[in-house]
Amino acid sequence: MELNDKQKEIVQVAEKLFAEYGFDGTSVRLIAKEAGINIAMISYYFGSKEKLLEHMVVHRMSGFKVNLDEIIAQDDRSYPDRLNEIVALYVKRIHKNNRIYKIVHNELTNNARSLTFEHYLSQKKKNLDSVTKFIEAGQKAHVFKKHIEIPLLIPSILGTYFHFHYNQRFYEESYGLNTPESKELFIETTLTKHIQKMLNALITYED
Amino acid sequence: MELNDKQKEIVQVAEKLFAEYGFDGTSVRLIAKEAGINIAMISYYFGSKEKLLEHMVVHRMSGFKVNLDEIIAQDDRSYPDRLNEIVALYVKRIHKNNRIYKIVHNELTNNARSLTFEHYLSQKKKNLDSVTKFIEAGQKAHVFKKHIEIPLLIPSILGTYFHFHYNQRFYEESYGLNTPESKELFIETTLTKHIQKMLNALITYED
DNA sequence: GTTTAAATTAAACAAACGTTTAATTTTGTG
DNA sequence: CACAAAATTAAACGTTTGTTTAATTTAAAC
Repeated sequence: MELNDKQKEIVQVAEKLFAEYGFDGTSVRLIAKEAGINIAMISYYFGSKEKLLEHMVVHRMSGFKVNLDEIIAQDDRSYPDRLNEIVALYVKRIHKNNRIYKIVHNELTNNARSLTFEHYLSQKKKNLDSVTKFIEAGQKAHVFKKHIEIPLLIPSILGTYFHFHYNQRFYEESYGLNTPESKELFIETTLTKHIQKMLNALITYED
Repeated sequence: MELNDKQKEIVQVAEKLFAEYGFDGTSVRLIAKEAGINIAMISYYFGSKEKLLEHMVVHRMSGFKVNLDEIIAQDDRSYPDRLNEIVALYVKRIHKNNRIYKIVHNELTNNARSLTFEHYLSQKKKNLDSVTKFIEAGQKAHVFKKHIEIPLLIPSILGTYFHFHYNQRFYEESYGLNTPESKELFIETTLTKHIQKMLNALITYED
């Protein structure tokens, strides 16, 4: 299903509102108003409010292939070096798309609607496979240590970001992140470096 | 405001439903049905659905003081040893209360309602202060390294858990966690150990 | 310029929502 | 038992919800 400009505008507005007010907290009238269209257009184009959500999730997830393999393939670079870039890429990616991620997190744990998350889950599986291969290669090269819980590495990367994100009221005050710019900078530098350091320590450190 | 047994039942049922369906996705009729009471009782006891939420958040947060100081004070134990217990305590605590945490995460980032989170935020501040003192003491004792982003330690602990929790569909399949028991065991052992190892590595490892 | 299809609109729809009402039942007190 | 307060109920309230209708406007094709 290809979208014209007006349809794209609706999806974009809806994503913003679903993230800010929740799916059930967002009325089609508000979506229509913000998108500058008539209420009936949502049903006309997408069938229903719920199908709009489904369409949004499926299509936004299709673009979620993090290009890990490109980084991993650069075997002239050290393993820690490549790991750092993978972390930076992940953080950048989820930060840029944090609204759709929030919606997905909500829908994944929502009993009311049963959307299909095949795209999301299979993409997650592929990314995990890539990471696993990379870590195992690093282990064979005796750069990374054994006994690493590889499937939990990504939760530690993304989880750190999201806990910061969901509790931003707290951390904005703690760190004095008063402007959007200072917050962006913090995520790009301090937060990213913290995660990089943590993962490097974990898979390099022998206990 | 002290609650009688029936009021407690309402709050308990509502917490479960708000976590599963979201606040806006949960009708007062469903709460009443599940709690085995008449719809009117919710307004009668709490004033409104939103005030029920507010009451829930405030009162559940009051019990959120993680007893870090007791652990920290045991200076006959090594720093890494105490750190491990702090991590285990945090994981156990948030796992036990993951429903109210989910609600809080949602409300903290919800534009529609403006609840007060003073209790939650001040408790978080206190916990951060305790952790900070502990880490700094460990640094003075030359057990922990310098240049640790202390306020981001808790996001890494809780975030790892919550990303696992929000994506449990994915990780249940990955790890074959088919029964509730195996999932409980996984969180208590594998997940907790992963976070412990990660934090230990981070604050012990010199890069 | 005419015809056909697509897009857009205002209005109406039934259903569900949170809350309130007024009547009734239960409980506690003297 | 008599009385007052609290608890509980079914019903109704006015809004808001997502969706559909039918009429109208716009765009495209020939």
